[in-house]
Amino acid sequence: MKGIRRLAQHLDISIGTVSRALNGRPDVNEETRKRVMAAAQELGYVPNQSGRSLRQGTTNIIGFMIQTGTEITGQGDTFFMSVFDGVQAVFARHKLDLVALLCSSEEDPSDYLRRVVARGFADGLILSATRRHDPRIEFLAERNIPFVTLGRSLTDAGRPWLDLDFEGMAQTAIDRLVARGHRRIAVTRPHDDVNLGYVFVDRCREALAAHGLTLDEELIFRSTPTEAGGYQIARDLLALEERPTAILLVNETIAIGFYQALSEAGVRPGRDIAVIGRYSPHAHFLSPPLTCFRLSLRDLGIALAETLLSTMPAFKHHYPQALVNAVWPMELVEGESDAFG
Amino acid sequence: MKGIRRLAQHLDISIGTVSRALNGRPDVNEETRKRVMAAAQELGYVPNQSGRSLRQGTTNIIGFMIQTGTEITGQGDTFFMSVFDGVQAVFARHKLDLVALLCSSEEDPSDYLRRVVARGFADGLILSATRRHDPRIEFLAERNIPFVTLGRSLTDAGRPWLDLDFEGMAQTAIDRLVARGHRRIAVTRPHDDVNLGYVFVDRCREALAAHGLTLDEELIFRSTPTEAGGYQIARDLLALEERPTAILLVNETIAIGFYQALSEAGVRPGRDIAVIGRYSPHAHFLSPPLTCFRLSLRDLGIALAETLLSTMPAFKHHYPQALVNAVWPMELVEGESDAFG
DNA sequence: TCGGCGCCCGTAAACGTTTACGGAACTATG
DNA sequence: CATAGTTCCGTAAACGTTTACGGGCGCCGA
Repeated sequence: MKGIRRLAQHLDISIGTVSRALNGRPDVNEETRKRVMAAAQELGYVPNQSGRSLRQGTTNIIGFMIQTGTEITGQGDTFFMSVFDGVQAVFARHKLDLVALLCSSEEDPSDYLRRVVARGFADGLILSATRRHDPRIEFLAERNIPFVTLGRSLTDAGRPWLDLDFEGMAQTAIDRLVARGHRRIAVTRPHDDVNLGYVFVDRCREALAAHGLTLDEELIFRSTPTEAGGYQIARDLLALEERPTAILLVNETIAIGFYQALSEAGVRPGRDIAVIGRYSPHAHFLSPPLTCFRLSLRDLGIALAETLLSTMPAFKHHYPQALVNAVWPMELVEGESDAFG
Repeated sequence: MKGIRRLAQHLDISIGTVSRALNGRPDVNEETRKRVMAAAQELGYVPNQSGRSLRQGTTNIIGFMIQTGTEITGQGDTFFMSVFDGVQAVFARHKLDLVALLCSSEEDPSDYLRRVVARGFADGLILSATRRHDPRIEFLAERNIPFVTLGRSLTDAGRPWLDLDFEGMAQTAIDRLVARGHRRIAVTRPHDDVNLGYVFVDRCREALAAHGLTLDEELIFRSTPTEAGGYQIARDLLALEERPTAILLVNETIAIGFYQALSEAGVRPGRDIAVIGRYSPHAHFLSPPLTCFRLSLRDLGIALAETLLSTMPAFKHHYPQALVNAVWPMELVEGESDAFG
């Protein structure tokens, strides 16, 4: 005898009552509920997930899908850990569990979703590493599986998404650099599969145009979002006939490699070239400290969770005011890498 | 009509046959199997996870438990991503799915396990951030849930575990430094909750003793495994009356902060002090490049997966020779940070 | 006394699978 | 032709829950 039946037998009451007691139903005597709770504790009873979700059609599990192995987003080393923490802070209030769904680099993300989600694994999804054309969105939408994406795509019209405010970053950074006299400004852009690239570069162009400046095509640097990529960017930049006087690094991870290549060439950020990047835990520990855009990843996680729940009927009423399509602001942290002259 | 029943109705055969066909049972006509497969594909049928695992008592899911928010091990996103990739490479062959079980920093890890695992969520577990005294081990052992831990603890006697070869690292590094003339060598150690700290420092002490040297207590530095922690270590080190001529950094993340504090004081690794650390993607991009111990995280993941499967009856015969208690070797990557004089 | 009502509880169906069992149709063997 | 064996398929039970339904019991007011 196992499970709830064992508990019922032990208490000499019916399994129905046990279930009701455990689930906080009103139609059970307060006295019996106490006894049931105590016995459950004593026997270490935990309801079987499969049985419960088979009956209820719900799992109380939310999946955060991330892709292992690949390097396309260029998020720093603590990025996901921090976001997870924020998401969980919200989910804990609703007895929801967060698990990370790990899609192998060897498997197509859409196939993965089909396998693992269509079989009723999670009640809702958070998608990261959103691609410019992302078939996962359509897949989930037509199946009515609640989801929210971290990152914009071209196919997310009407779907809930959150993203970092890369336009704000572009605008602020460009304005700041131009105000300090820079006229020739370089930018980096991530992989073409990521919509962010277009959004960011376009906004940089606009911001420059507002000052009567143009974005030289040779000043748009692509690379893998890794330390080595940053190194390569600096090498390419230094090799230019006409060097820029400033650069905007859109990824977190590339700053170290970028700094190193400059250092080898005797070029110093903040003196010979202005550098603005993205915050990461080591941004302050570079020489000179990196001027960068920072955001609270935990708060971003909280917002993601609330956005997701606001699309789920069972939780909707708790989050009527949640953001559905929004960019998450970043603040500028002053370092010394963009001092100049 | 939903699920397998719908498929059966559509094909006008019984659900039993459909199930057998999909699961590759021998007692089904090859012709019918083709039809079933085709129809499943066409209708986008995917077996319901709950129904299947309720019946089978197995989920085909392996959980990799990690703790979010907290900073105790100093392992970041890229560490786990790489390990995951290796684990998945093995699991893919057995139609097992890997998910990361995210334990919030606000919840006790043991409580978390009780909640999420005792309810039959996963067939097996990989535990990370193993503590010196880790009640999770006993919990899983007495429930006969297959598991393997990444990291040793005091309570894992007879349990399967894998760990990095910190003894080998200590031995190699100490021997190397002593051979180069160092007599006063500092080491770092992680949080006391992590067994690694004892293992590593003890071995350092032994290795030094073999050369007739002792490990001065004031040369054992503790800190959080973060950039800021590394910074603090360097400050403390520099403030000593009698500075060491070499230091061994046992965590990955602290090197940057350590370098920065040295730099601010005009002390250069490889010239004024020898530094040996752990590999991370930015180790080569420090100035000077860090001499460090590296390992293949993907291979470590593969070994973890094989070790776990070798303890699971259903897969045991595939991995008769798997490591059960083993340390994973690290290789020394020559940088310039331990050149001296 | 009797009907109605509220409180609490037991019964049993249902969720979507897998699989043991049995049987029908066919083949091979003597 | 009888029998045994093989191949394939349908039936139904079982996995562990939740929950709709109905009923027993005590209480209250008429």
